[in-house]
Amino acid sequence: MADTLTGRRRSVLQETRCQTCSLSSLCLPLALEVDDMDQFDAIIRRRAPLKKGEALFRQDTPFSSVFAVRSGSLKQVTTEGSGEDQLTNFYLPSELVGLDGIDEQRYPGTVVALETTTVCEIPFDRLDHLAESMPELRGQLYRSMSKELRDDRRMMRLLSRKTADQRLASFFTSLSERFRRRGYSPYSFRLSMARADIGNYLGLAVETVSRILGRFQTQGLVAVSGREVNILDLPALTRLAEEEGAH
Amino acid sequence: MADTLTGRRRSVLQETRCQTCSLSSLCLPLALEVDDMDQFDAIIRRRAPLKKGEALFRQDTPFSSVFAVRSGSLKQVTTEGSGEDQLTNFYLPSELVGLDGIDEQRYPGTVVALETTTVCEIPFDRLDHLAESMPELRGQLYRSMSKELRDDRRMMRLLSRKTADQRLASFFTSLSERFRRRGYSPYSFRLSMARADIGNYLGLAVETVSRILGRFQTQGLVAVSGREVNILDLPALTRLAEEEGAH
DNA sequence: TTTCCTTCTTGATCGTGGTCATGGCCCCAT
DNA sequence: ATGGGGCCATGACCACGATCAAGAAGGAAA
Repeated sequence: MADTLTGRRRSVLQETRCQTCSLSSLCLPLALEVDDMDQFDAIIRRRAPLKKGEALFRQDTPFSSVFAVRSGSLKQVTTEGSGEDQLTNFYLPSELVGLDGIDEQRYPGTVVALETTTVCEIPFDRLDHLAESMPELRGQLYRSMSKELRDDRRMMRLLSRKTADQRLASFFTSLSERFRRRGYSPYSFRLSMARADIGNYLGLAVETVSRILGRFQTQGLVAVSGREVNILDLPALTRLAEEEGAH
Repeated sequence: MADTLTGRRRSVLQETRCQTCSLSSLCLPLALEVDDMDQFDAIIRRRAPLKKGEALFRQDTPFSSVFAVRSGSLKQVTTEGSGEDQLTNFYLPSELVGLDGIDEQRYPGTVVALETTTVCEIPFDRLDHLAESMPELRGQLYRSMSKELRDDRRMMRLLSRKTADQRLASFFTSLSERFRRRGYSPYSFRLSMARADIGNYLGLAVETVSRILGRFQTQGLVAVSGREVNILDLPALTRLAEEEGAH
């Protein structure tokens, strides 16, 4: 009894329930009724915040859970054979991490916090069990995976058809849009990742990222100071990002 | 009654039941018991074969079904804004087409047959309904999507880190492996796609594809004649495909 | 503070692969 | 058989972005 009370008090203090979470309109349980959300809530495991640089999980370790980002941000990095790392994704609050591990029951990449980050752990077998009786949850799970597929295709287009300038422009407009949807300013934000991460993600050398950032600055598209970004001309940036091909 | 008989006779003649399908060990219902497979079978819609160049569905049309390839092959092409097309995938028998349309309820690309091709249409709402009571089917659906996510990540790595030679080598080894899994020769096969398709898919100009194919030939890695391919040194090709970076 | 190390910027040079241009080939229709 | 058109191969040239190199700025710990 004492335990239960302590448990409840702690969870309220940490605002760890889905119903009070500010991300609930974007996150997995978005379509659930109150009762269902309570059930969903009950399978979530809270975790101590990850410090910058800490790994949420490592490549090739057994898959057991997916994770919803609650605050902070992460990057997913895959190492293959003798080759160097490939950064395949950045994750922001409300996004689901680990879905690509279901198939082989191992995580295909290491996921690392870019800053202090908290996540909700969702054991996959229990999630699937709930999904059996909650069509809305099932639908939301399909949609999350489907959306990630679409985003991947967009990334392939970027990598195979866009110039370096267009890649950077796409990167900024995409980030801007993601911040907007989460209620933050779409014009002013702080990058949690290093230039090297951006380059790796976009298929560019760090030097190229630096150079183009400089050029964007002189063109009055953005104002960058370290990791602080101000988008000055979003329409122009969007145009640049969307016009494809070499010229 | 007459209708039922006719229906049953037709389906037997066309070998259109999952239980008699040679792909059943690779396809969606792979984990199902006999009874479940019959239920699954009942929601499948058979389709007249697509002729070369015909579209299975077009970009931005409403999503309603996913499709399992029964024979032949297809390509998925996305057109965006003013830009040119981007070929995002080739589909071979047993593979599932259309999963990236769930999220927005519209197909994000046009899918076109590369040769005479037959598919099984699986209405998604009925599939989901079945999945509710068949955990194995649900699992297989997750796995299909998860696998596609992993393949996409591999493609991103190819596009952002590999040289033209390594891309072509990867393309051949991947095709070879896919044929092998389907019971065909991994060494000798016919490409159903044009050079231009390969180039578009791999992020290379057609001319580059031609040139490198020529080089592979003189290096004794493959023998290519038109669309007929003979892989002569698979180990070397695999090594080339896997060693990443510029050198 | 000072130090040390990581991160970022800027410059110079070079190479891969894109672009443009031409010609051959294969397949199909008439 | 004879064009015609898509598909493919090869050559010449050039540009984008990688690589190499050096130095400046930022940030954490003593």
